[in-house]
Amino acid sequence: MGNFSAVVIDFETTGLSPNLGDRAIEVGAVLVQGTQIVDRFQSLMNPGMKISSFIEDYTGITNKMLIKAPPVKEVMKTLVKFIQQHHLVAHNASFDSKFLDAEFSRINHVRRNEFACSMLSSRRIYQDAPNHKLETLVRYKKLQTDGTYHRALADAEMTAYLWLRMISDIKSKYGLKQVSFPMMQQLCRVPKGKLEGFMIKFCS
DNA sequence: TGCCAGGCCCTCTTTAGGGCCTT
Repeated sequence: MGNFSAVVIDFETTGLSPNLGDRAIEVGAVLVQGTQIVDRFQSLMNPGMKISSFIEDYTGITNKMLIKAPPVKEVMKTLVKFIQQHHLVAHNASFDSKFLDAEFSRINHVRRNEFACSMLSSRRIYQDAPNHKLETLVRYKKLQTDGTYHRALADAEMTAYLWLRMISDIKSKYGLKQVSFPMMQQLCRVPKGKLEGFMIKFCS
């Protein structure tokens, strides 16, 4: 009751910067409704270039796997249909949003969906965590995981469970009946020292 | 030409520097 839907998304890529020619090689996305994951999408993508041994080691995705994968553009067309008009969530959203926008621009699609960032939210909600890497937060909050990291669908699922846990923790800590997407989005920008005041504004 | 990520956020700050996060 009072829960919004959102698509939680994660990319594996050839590197850190689409501006320097990096491309997406895998996308994972899950649709969250209420307190559950209700749909999933995952695909490898052939970026038309070789990936480095660093990326092969980091992700477990190999050049051999990508040769057989559909081209990025083809997968992006399917992704557009999956995310529809839903709000978007990612862990360090500035990273995933820039790759999403770069790959969408190659199919002449403009994203209108708003993003929220689970990393920025977690820095405010879980100030006592050892750090705010996804892997650390999954252990810190004992979230559901099969132990796979740095693969798109696994990371998207863990980010979704983190997202749902943050909403649940905010509700119980501040006595809120519901938490909206705009509130979570604004939370990403609240100075840490002003968190209490921000929450009080949303009470009752 | 030759460089090469970039936004957030803290602090020994704002005429800046550096760690955190993502691959």
